[in-house]
Amino acid sequence: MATLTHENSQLSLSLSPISLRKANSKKIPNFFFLQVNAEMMMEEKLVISELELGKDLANRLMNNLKHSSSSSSSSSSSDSNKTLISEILRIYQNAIFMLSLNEDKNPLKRRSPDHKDSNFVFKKRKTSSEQQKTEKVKVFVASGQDNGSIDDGHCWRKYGQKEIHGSKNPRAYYRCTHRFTQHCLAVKQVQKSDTDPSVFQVKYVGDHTCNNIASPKATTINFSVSMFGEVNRANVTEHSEDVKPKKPEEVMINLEDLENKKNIFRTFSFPNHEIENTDWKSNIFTVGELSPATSGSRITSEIVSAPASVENAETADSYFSSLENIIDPDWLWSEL
DNA sequence: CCCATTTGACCAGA
DNA sequence: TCTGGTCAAATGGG
Repeated sequence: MATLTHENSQLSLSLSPISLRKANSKKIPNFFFLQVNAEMMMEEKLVISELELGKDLANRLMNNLKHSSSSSSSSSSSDSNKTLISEILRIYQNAIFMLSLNEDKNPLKRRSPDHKDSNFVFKKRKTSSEQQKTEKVKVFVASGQDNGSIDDGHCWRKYGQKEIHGSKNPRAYYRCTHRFTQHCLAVKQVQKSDTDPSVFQVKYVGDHTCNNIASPKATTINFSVSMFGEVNRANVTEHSEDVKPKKPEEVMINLEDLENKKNIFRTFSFPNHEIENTDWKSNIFTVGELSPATSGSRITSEIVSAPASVENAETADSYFSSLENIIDPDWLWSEL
């Protein structure tokens, strides 16, 4: 278990393996994904603390700039400034996102249906049978690719894609590969955010009943960074015997120890590929406590390595740029 | 040739 | 009638 500390916030990160279905697939994106805990509520205090942190960082940046103007600027101070700028930008991004979620949740503040940001939220009519199913919503921060073929340790088969009214991006429908062989009824829907092309929203409906058990081989290749205390089934590394060779391209981030850290709703980012090698990241991540299956250097290399084939240029800049937040499926899926 | 993806058609709920 | 979810034939890649 790795622990990261940032300012007055602390997140525990557990690292466990996950798989990629296709090692040679050019469609698999490099991405973080942040598991969304459906029960987590957005609170204004979080936004305020987020903004206060941003203010503090801005002050530090100002001090840095004062020093650099009075003395010869070194590359390290330049990197430090870049880091601060990136952190500030990320904080604003998080704050805006939090506010947008709160706005969606508050019926009194509900947007008009044609509000652009409302596209970010899946809208769906719920049927009685669906309401009985398990629904889990995740937000992914993906990079490089735009097809949303996000891997979560399960084998999925795409069975449909639909243009969604009011959304720029289509929604893809996946079902478990073992649907017919093992009668596994798990289904997921993936939709790219309209507002942030690096973000994929993924909805899981139904639990896997297939015999998807993690293979030891997989544990040496992939990992996840857990930031959630509530272990989501889809988040647990599970591999069937037919899991295909994997590529270490994915880092999964969940909140660990949710109850204890409910008030610590911090996301983090690797703001820019050019400055990913700076010290701030190593300050945030204590990678020395990774699970035996993975190594800290492995994690670092995964984080640092940019996708070799970035097909979607618009997502390249946002590579690891943010980790999105918590969504309550009850409001997320409700009609706006 | 096999299998996953694509995509238009169809169906059901609101 | 509109919209979202699923089906299934067509297509393409390995």
